[in-house]
Amino acid sequence: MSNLMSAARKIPKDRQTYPARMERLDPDHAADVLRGTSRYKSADRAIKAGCDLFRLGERGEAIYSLVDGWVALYNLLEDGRRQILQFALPGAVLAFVPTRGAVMNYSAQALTDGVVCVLSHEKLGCLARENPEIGMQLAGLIAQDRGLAYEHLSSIGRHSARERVAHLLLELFMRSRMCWPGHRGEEMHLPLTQEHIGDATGLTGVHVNRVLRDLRKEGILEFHYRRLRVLNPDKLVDVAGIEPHVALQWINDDLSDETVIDLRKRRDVTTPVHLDTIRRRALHPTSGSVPPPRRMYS
Amino acid sequence: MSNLMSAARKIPKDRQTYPARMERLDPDHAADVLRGTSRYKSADRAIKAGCDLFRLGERGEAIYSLVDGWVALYNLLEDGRRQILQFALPGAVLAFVPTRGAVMNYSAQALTDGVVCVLSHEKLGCLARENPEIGMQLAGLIAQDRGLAYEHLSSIGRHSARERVAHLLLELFMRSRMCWPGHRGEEMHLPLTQEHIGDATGLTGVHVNRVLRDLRKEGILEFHYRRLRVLNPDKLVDVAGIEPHVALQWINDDLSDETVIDLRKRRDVTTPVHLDTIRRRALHPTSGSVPPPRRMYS
DNA sequence: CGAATGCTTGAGCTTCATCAACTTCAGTGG
DNA sequence: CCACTGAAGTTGATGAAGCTCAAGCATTCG
Repeated sequence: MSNLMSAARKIPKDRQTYPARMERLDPDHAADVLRGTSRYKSADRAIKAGCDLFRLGERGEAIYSLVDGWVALYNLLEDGRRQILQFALPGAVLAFVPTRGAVMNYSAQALTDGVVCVLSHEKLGCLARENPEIGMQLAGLIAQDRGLAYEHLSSIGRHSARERVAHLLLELFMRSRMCWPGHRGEEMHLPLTQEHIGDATGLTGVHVNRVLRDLRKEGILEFHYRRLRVLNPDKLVDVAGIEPHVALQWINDDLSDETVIDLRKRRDVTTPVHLDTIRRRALHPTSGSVPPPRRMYS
Repeated sequence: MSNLMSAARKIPKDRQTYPARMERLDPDHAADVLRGTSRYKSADRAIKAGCDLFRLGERGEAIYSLVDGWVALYNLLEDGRRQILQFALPGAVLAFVPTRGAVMNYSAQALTDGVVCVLSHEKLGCLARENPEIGMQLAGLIAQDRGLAYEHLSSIGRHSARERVAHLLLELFMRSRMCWPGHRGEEMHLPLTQEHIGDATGLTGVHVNRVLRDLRKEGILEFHYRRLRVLNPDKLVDVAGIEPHVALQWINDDLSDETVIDLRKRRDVTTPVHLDTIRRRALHPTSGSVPPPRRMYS
């Protein structure tokens, strides 16, 4: 797999074809710099599944670069209800606060065992002085988070339970594939309970269960005890009601790793899940006809 | 009013008491730098109510610093439904994309006439080279947006219609007061329709209307044709089910303008809306007893 | 193997959406 | 100043989507 990757990275023509590609790597590069630099300046810290990495109300004294594992950012209400705000995958930067000394306004819990590397604000300051572009790259990373949050807002605010669950699972499937390019099967490990899915989509675990039953009966996917199998990705895209721009975003992300090679030249080998549906729709949205908006905006 | 402000700014003791205060100004400072610098490098651009500032799918070639007016960031679904992601007030930075050349994945519409100043990516690059700290400050601004988005996620995902509407109106009330410190009455201009409120809270305009009727009947607030009157802020805080940390965030924001003086020394004069309820609860949360969480987190 | 956690299903109920008719308000031009 | 017009607000009736409670089953892990 790694020879494929390096092969892809050696071809400058691809970078010409997809100009966003090099630049897209900037935020990742930022994560690399944070990780790499702190690797000899700070200690990596192992985290155990179920433990809180930090909690709402604590002062943000350091940022964490997630090296390995899944982490959920969440918010607990007084009555015990929970809203999951984001699932963080390796490469994510956690616990960045808008201003030094501000308190965190959400908590973070490890869903699996994992590793973070810790970078205190002092060291972050030094690092930023040494290579000044890191501030802007960090801004890019956070803007990505904001984009995901906006996407989830649209999902929770304006979609049915069916669409929300399909959307979330598709998103996690795609993001995890980007994160671990080695895993290309229809099946993946998704370290969530149905309750997690409910807390992320604004539903109850019970209702998530019913939605999943329906999706299973229709042969679209199976989710059972932390294993997700996507049986019919095209149909899943349909059900999720993916917006063209969201798809485009995912595809661009996808184009910037070796998948572009994988799909073009070796489509037959290890890619049972075709991205073609998403790609086609994103580039030729809605088969040509755009329905008129519901309202006139004065 | 401005003499009050400068009086507040001259007292170093206050800065000792609230250490977050100076630092909190950093993001605002960033906005000032963007605005000030571009004021002589780029032209300010007037925007008219109802016009789109930019649309989903366009390439983000420049960022905008909102100088005056209200702007709504929103997302339109294929079937015409709309989700409002954020209400932007003066000082906000709009259209920042994670990577150069990326497309916007939401749209922005002016709710009132206003002014933005435009800063192309090239000029942003120059500016960032001249004063490197601006990248980190921009990151802070965007992290604030992300925080608001997370708050809205919790609201839409886990609160009743009543709570959502109360929460949104309270948030807008507080933010607009921070933005225009001169306005201290119970009444304010809120350039929204009930449909806007619905689109921001994931409800229908019709249902928002019913919620507003109830709140009016209970003497909590009135919202009618773009005028909001908060009659009973304490009760509104109750209904909104504000989390202590959210309140704390708002208070800290509030402490960094002259309100701290206003409330401490001149409580009786021009402050019909008391922040005491919020402050008390934030500092002594839930009268001392924290209800146990619903679940054990394995 | 047993306990704990997570999943599954049903019945009844609440909240909010939908549809439709009607009223109020703000801005426009006579 | 008034009448007109279109946008926004108001209200009722009806139904569907999703929640709650409750009981039982499956899976994992120690």
